Amino acid sequence: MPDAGQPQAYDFAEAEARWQRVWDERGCFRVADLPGDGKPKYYVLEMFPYPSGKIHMGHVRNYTLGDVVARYKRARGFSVLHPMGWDAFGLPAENAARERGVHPAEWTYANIAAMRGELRRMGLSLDWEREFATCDPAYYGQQQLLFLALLSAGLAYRKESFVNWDPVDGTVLANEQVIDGRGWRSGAPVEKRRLAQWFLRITDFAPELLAALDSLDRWPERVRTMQAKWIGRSEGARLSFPLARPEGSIGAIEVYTTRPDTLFGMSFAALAPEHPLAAAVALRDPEAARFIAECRRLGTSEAAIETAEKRGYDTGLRVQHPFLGDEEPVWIANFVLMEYGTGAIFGCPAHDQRDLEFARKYGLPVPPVVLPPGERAETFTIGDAAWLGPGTMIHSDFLDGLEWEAAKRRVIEELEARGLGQGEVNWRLRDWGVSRQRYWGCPIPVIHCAGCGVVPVAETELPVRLPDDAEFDRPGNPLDRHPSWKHVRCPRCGGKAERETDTLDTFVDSAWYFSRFCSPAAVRPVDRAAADHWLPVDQYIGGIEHAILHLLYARFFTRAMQKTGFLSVKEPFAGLFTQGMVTHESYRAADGRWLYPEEVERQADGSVVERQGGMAVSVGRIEAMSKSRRNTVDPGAIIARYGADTARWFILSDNPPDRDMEWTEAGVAAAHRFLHRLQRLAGSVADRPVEARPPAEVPDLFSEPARTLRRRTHQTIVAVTTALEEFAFNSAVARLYELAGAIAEAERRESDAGVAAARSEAMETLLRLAAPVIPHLAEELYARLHPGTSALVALLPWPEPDPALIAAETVTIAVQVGGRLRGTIRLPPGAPEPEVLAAAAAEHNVARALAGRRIVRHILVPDRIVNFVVAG
RNA sequence: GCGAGAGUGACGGAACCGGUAGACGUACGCGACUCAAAAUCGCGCGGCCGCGAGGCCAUGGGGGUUCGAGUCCCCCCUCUCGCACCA
Repeated sequence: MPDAGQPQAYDFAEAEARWQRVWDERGCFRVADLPGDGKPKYYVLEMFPYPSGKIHMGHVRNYTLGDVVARYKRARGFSVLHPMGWDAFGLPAENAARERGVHPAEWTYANIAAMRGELRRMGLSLDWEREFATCDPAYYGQQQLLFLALLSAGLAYRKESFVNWDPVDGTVLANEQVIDGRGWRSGAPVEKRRLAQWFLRITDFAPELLAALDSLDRWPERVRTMQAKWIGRSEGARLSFPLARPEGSIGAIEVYTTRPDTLFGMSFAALAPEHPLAAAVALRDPEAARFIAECRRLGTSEAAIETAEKRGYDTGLRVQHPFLGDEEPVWIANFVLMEYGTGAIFGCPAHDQRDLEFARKYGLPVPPVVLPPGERAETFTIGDAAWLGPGTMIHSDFLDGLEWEAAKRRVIEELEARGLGQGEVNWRLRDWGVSRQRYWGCPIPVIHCAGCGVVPVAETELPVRLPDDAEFDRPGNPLDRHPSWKHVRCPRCGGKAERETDTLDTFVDSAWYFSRFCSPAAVRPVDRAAADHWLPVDQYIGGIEHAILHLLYARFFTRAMQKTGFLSVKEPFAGLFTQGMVTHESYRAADGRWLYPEEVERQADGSVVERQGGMAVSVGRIEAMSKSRRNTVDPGAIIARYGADTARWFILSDNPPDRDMEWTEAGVAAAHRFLHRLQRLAGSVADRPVEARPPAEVPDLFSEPARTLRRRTHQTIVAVTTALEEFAFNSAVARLYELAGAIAEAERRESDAGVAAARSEAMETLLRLAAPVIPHLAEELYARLHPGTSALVALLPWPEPDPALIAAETVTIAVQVGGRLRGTIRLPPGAPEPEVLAAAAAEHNVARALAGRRIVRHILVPDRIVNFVVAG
């Protein structure tokens, strides 16, 4: 144990619990819905956790980051809202019910109780009085009210779309439950099945969701880029290809393309397997039907469809080229998506990589029509790579000689003039399907009546509660087969009717919880005044994996709530920070078993063996902690062994928070050692009381070591403040290590009264700067420095730097000759140019490098660098 | 497959706006303390050459711009995240 030999080491378990109690009793972190304290507001929020039962290191990282921000902003004089709750609906609870016979509610609330305890032991400065879980009827009832508001605003509607269907279990599968095209439990090949489902009209907001990204200047650039690409505005053309012979009632294929300029390079047309024309062909062509059935087995995941081998089926149909009248074959292709554009494309293999691979596979022609700069039309051919860049049009009739961009405009004009098509803006974003055929989610509050159609449940009847007595003994939706729950009277005609048995996607739950936190007890979804006060969230923190879906849905839902009169803001998150994953080495025994880190031991020679039995263990790669690889470290065990402050310090100290971090035993031990060092330092400072505060206005009265320490103290305030503002927490930690080293060094050099005063100032400053990271130890040591005080570091203002103490007495200037470093000189800051040049040229190694050479010119960056450019 | 990022000593990383690459921490080595070990404290620590002064090489690889490139531009490699029903 690292704390062996530390007899009077403080008992962190006792002390951490004690300070947590003090903060709690004094209500340090509670705020009112409408504070009225005149302070500026600051809303810090970390993505709320799914209650799996135990916190993991990702949570520790996420909530430590948020807590540092919350404590720092409080010290800067803000009234800080920092709430916590539970994203409590979802699949795992239902799986637990099926596997272990525990009711999802019982399982979920037990998990919440366990995780709440773990989070409390982390010492987070949360307002726990705002806690709720999305599975509380009080929460999901309000969500049902929001759904009804969207419904009456025309933002919710029903349409048919595809789900993954397990034909053996008779159940709908999530994408993650489809493994290699088969159901995870039954092993049966999945099928796409068409189902009527609820959708939210996110596409109505596509233009503004895209445009407003520019205003989110405190979001990571890459998240904004990803969202912009996801929304995917494209300009192109919609055009119609007449069929040479109509197929039943279908006489033409509608196609959307972003490359109308390549129309003369067409060598085929391709349909999505779900396209109506494909279905029509399948009716008379068993081969086509078989091909379509095979495509259905790919499931609904776009990644699965796009990574699958590109395959097609030639329907034998022909379409006419709109300008040339040539006939081109119509294929059904597994990579054409029904959800994007019109579900049909024209293939131009020379200028689209996917089309090229398809054409090569099936021996279709590849005529180039865009000539890259520097190529000659007579010799240019396409090899393995399609040409996607700019160029001049060739082999393209009336487009010949035009640049590609001009050709796009020209061909659209021509299509419009001849009534064959038109220019069109298209969006990649699709409407948000929110229906889930599952029990553990928010019931959709509508009733289906044979006579009246879809009838909303009256607001006074909300919440529509989940029945407690559902059965989980077989697959499928327990709500749908519940004996009585869905059978109701139609609110409109009083006749027999059925409740909607689908529940809402859990992304809906997390699309507005941050608004609910402003007034968690309100009888409406939000109290308008409280929401107006606190929103938007000033700093939102969570994993990069949510960069697109959750964040985009929350942005949309906030706009939808604004439009339906619940909120004033349109953008929910003014600032966003995305953290990296927590990783660890993985260990595998000779027989292939994965081993937990606590099951292995590192030998003196660096090899790793199993604790039980001493068998050799192979050390695998460092990767994201996961249960299947068993490379997890339990935060609960770490906190019990080292304390919350150690865990918090280490998780911030090692690397920048937006990158992946590796959890190592050595790193935790080092963090723990440093906290012991702080105690020894504080003890030695406390043992030597200071008569008076150091008079800042007369720094000359201090000895040089005292002046140096004071300068470093005040430089540290500036550096740590800047680092915290920039989320460079690892750099803040490095500056605190340095200040601790400087305190120890000052005493070694000189122990006069000035140094004692400077040390006292430095130590207290260090504690207050470190307090957001290690709040318990900061309180403990602050109390030791100020015996009898009732002040809490948690409530103290942030230290103020004194600019007069910061200025350096000398600067080091690098001297280069011909761009290579040859020496350094030390001068007072702001020395005049001739003096700097003279000193630089006189430096012995510089003088040697200059000998026999002519100085052509020099470059001088004040107080930083001199570069003599030489000839010869 | 498509979209978005990342890559710096043995390891995690630092480096404001293009201006001394390697702060701080870990590991390692040496020393002090100790009967001894641990803990603690001090010193050293990118590679190669050199007795030394010092020199050369070096920020995933290759090219370029510049007085000067980890930082800017082009090409390539590897890893990570997302792909709409995991949360």
